[in-house]
Amino acid sequence: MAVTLRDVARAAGVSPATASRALSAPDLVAPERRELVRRVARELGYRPNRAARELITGRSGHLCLVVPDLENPFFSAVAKAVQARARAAGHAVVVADAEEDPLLEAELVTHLGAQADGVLLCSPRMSPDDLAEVAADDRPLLLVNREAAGLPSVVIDNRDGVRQAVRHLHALGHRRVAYAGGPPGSWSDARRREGLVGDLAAQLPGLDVVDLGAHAPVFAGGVAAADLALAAGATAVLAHNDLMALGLLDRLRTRGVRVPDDVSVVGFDDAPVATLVTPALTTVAAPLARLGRTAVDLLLDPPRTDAPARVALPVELVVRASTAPPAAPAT
Amino acid sequence: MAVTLRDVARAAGVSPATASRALSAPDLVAPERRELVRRVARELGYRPNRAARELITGRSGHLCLVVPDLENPFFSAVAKAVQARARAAGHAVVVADAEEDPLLEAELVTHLGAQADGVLLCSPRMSPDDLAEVAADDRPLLLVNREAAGLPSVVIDNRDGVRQAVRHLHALGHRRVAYAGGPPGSWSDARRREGLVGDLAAQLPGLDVVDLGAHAPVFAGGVAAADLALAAGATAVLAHNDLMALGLLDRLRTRGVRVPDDVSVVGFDDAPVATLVTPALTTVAAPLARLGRTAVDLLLDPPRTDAPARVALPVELVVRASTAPPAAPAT
DNA sequence: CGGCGTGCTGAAATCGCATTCATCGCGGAC
DNA sequence: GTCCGCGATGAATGCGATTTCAGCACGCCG
Repeated sequence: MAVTLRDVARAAGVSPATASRALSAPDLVAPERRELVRRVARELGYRPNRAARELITGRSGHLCLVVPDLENPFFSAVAKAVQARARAAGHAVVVADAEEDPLLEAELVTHLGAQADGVLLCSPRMSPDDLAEVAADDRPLLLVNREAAGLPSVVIDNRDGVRQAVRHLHALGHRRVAYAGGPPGSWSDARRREGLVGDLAAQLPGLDVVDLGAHAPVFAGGVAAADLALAAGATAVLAHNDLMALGLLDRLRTRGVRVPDDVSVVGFDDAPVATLVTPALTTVAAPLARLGRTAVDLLLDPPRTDAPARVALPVELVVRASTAPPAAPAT
Repeated sequence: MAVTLRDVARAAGVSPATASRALSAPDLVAPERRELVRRVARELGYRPNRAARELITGRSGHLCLVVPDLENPFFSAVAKAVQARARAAGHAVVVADAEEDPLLEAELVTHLGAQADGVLLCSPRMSPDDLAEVAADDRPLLLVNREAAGLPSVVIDNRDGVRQAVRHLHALGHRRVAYAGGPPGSWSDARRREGLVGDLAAQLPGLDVVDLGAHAPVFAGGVAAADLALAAGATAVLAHNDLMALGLLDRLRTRGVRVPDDVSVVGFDDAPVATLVTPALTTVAAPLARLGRTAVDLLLDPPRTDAPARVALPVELVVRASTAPPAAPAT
């Protein structure tokens, strides 16, 4: 069987209590004894039993990460970073795929989260009410890529992202820019739309933003949006995410429209795939790894303020080959 | 605090022993009492403490999945399926990213795997010796996408995959086909190379297979291989995986070579990205989801044979737009 | 010299649950 | 009528660690 703390204690000629202290509260035990115990433990290959420790301390050493779709490059990037940071902090990560289902999402949080030290809830699809419900558990909960009243969160600066993209297009000479939106109800899509209105139009003379409506945030959604963009006479299209931008690229090519010569396309997220296509995608790069790391840090030791922490990470436009001045520049 | 089994027992007016049995060994307790306990448990929102249960049963309800890179679409697809199947079987999944590092891989297996009910080791980078070492733990271990002596495994039929691809190219009229290999030491790459030699050449008259050597299994590796393929005068290139195929596509386009008109390209894996590019990639589709599901099933209840189980899953060529007859057909 | 704080140590309790063992009541067999 | 067996139940034990609590020796102060 596995070697237990009692074995170590016996081999070292001390009581289990002392052995325990030597390993997890070193300054409570006399130096030479402490070193003896540690050496014996190492030699015996002692490995503390997580379950036993959890039972008494109440901490499992597990974090729970819930994402809508593990296969989506956005979430796998976040998951990778979360996993790495958690490991550095001595935590394992239990990851759960909610399959884009709000109900399953809620169940996963309550079931899996119940016996974890904290829950990272990524882009939750569930309603604010359900969110409040699952957050009622005493387990620490942190929202990633979404904000909600009373809950700590880490997001990216969506508004600034679209602004950077639109400024870039305007600077290139585009005057009629289309936005291919994400799914209805998406929190991040709502934020991005906010960036399109307001003072932006005032700052950019002659700019005309046309809304292409809501689409599934996948390749097919981009395909559908492409036709709308052409019909609207836009010379540039900003997509809700990179997958949609890829769909735009594909459909435009099929219809004989050259990118970027005839129409410019901008994505969002800077998923790895953005560099794998031709033309390489100009896109708003979200700091996905940093998002994951920050989330873990914030969950593991939250700031000691009374209001829940809200962090927004900066984004940065990455200009590649899918944007260029329009064929017939305005002015 | 959380509601414990004692609370349920007290509320139901029975002993903790009976309460325990009513929930986890229902036929040992009288029907009306059993239903009473279960109802009370439900009303109180009782949720068994995993740590306490693990401490006594030795089973944690956790599976451990170790992959080289979570961001690689191959592994995120497997991870998604593993997670889904494990949940259906009442298990949570602890996922660990080994960052392509054999040492870290070994450490993760021993550390994380020690307190899991089993370990799924995906495409392990570590040496056969280290593999045997970590497998020496009594925890069930199952290899995914690699075989090793004495260990159970689930793989895809790599040899048949390249054979299907080559037959396809030969049928189109290609006679000079290049193989852009994966990293040296890759188990799956070795299997794929096996498919290229042997009786295949005998069956396909006039076929000439040229080996482009080893490459990093990423976009850049494909770029490098593209120039080699052109220099070798191949009219078709089979890539070790889809990422490399995308690199080939990109480089060929850059050099003014049209795909599939001038050169055909075939990928491997059928990663989601294969359909997102232009031309859509002809590729050998590996049943990634099935791979993950089978792995979980085999780990959770292994066949009662003495030899460790070895399963090979069939693959299927998916013909898309990146392959066509060569410009100047042989014969 | 007595008393008290201090620094270490060990015995024992505890966490929540599963499980063994003993008990009890009851019906059927002899 | 007695005894055996069986089904149902509760008391008690233990899983492996942490953590109180008490005890012990020692040194210092009064």
